[in-house]
Amino acid sequence: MPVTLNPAQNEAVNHLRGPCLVLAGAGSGKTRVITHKIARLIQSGVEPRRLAAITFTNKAAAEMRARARGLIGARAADVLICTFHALGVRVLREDGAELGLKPQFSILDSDDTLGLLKDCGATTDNAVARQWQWAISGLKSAGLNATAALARATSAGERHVAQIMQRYEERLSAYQSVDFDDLIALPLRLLAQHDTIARKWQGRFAHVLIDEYQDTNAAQYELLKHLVGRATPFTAVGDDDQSIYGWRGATLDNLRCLPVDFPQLKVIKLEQNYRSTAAILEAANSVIGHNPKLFPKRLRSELGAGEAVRVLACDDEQNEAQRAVQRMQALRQTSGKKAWRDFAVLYRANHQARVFEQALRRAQIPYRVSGGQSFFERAEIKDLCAWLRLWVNESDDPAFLRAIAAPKRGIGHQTLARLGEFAAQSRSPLFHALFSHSLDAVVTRRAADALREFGREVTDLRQRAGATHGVGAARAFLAEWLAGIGYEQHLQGQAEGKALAAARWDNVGDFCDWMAERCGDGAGAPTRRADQSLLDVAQTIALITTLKEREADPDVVTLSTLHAAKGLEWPHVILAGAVEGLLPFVPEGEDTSAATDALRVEEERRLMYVGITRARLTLAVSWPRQRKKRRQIVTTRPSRFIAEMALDQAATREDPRARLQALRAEFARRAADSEAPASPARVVP
DNA sequence: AGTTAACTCATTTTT
DNA sequence: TGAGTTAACT
Repeated sequence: MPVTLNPAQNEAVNHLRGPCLVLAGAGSGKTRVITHKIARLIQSGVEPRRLAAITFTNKAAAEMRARARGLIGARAADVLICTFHALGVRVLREDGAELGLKPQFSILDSDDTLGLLKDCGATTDNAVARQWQWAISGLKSAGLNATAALARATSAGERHVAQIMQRYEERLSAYQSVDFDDLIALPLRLLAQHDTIARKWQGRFAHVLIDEYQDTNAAQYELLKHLVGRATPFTAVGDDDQSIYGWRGATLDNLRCLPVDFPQLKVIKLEQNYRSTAAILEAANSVIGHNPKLFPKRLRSELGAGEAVRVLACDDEQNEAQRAVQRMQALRQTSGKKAWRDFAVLYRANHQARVFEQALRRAQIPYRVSGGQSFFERAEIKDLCAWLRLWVNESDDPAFLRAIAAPKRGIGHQTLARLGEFAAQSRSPLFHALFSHSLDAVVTRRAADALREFGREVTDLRQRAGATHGVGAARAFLAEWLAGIGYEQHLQGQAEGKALAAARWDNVGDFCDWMAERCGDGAGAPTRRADQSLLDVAQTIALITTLKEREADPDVVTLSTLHAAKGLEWPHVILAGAVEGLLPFVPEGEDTSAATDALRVEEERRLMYVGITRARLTLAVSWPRQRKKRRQIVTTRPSRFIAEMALDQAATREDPRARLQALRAEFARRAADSEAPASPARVVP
């Protein structure tokens, strides 16, 4: 990337006054434009605290913050750089009272809400509850609440979902809790219905920047519009060709609407790519050229032609993995550099990773599979979070139920069911019901004592947590708490094996360290976190998904889904499993109307485009001639996207050179295996 | 209450 | 193929 901005980037950075849409092709330096624009705005006299940069993920926000700091130093700390949802939390903490929401409301994650939905719909079936969850999330992201959904329902099924949604909303509000979608939907309602609040927020920001604009859903767009009002200039940065989240509500309509809703909109295209060779961009351009164009773009390279894109036709999935391994080994030999982190294997669906994992393990190549369970989704961490949530918010019944069972304290389902009934009758939270004198009438003496004991414990801990400041004190407090409730013994008693219990306990340790650090040093250092109490920290945990990387990225091959690969890049990419049915993906139960089908394929094509544009120097697209589907082996057809790459015929045909290369690689590998320092197996064509 | 045995069913995932 | 969950035991 050059030191100076190119003309298009410059134009985007310097368009300060009005609404601006930056169509940033893959690898065209979009984060650079956003950070430079922040710097430019500050230079032009805007106070840092009056700038907001909104992203979709914590990771993107963290990267943006780091880059901004690199550019403008300490002033970056005053710029609001956060996710859409974190912004929603701010709005609700400040103005949620208007909706009956106390500032200490809880944020429920999808596990919690799934349980809640099972309650509301009286089912134990996960799949059914998940469908409701999906449907309700869709309604909320479209900007509808239960009442609106009910009014709009046209079938019995839709009415049913709307009714469950109604109950669900009532429960959430009784718990003083919100779900993730509420973090958009409720602020939107606030700004849309309360003029004074809307004006307050509109006055707060002098410029709003939005990253990955193509990923916004209807509710987010509405929220954005209310946030900027008529006067606040904004910069939306995105790429219609990289819109791959339609299935979770993102809509390109938001891009189509923008020039209509904001007639003075300045549209700037970034087409200069700084990442990939011309050969790779050629393939990318030709694939995406098969989609109808919203804003036509054509990426240009400045890195020279580069190696031709390879197509590997493989016997089956095992062979595909094997050849991927051989290719990586061969490339590593010839490139002279010895970094496994230069390689990525990308695929459509998670389960495809397995074959590659096996092959890599056999070849003793280190790898990492992207995704998987995040730290904060682990049972032990969620247990502890439940306690924290309960300290913050007494009305949080889901947290109450989880905390009271972690560890187990001889309170069974019976007791909890009775307590629940009792609480429901008096319309009070479980935690309050605990202290009622009439409790003894509904549960046994023993149970009542155990419940009250739990209540005392929580009350006591909450008070002490609120008074705990500083890293050292927080750490000591957390350790004492865990010892007090006997959490380590609880883990060991779970009969999952000693090693697992130890691993879980390690996680608990990490979690405590992390919490303690966030409490600041208590010495009044001028960092933002210095004056947070443990309870302050506890409130936002649900939004945090990743712990700071423990070790700086180790030297490993990446296995990743195409979705998870967005925004990343590698020198060498292998795009695997390019067969019809998988990429483009065709779901099993085929209720295929031609129209939705076409839209689906367009999104799959964008996914292919995202995959291709992750590669910097070399790209191979592989496909197995047969694959296992369900239990039988089926012959496949190569993905239509392979033909659409419009490669040189030589690359597409089963190419003797490819075979030869595989043989050479195999030879090189064996040589490397057998003798340690054997002459550095140079492979010459 | 806790553990095993059978059974089902398979995109993509962030907050 | 395997994971994850339910149902039926002990």
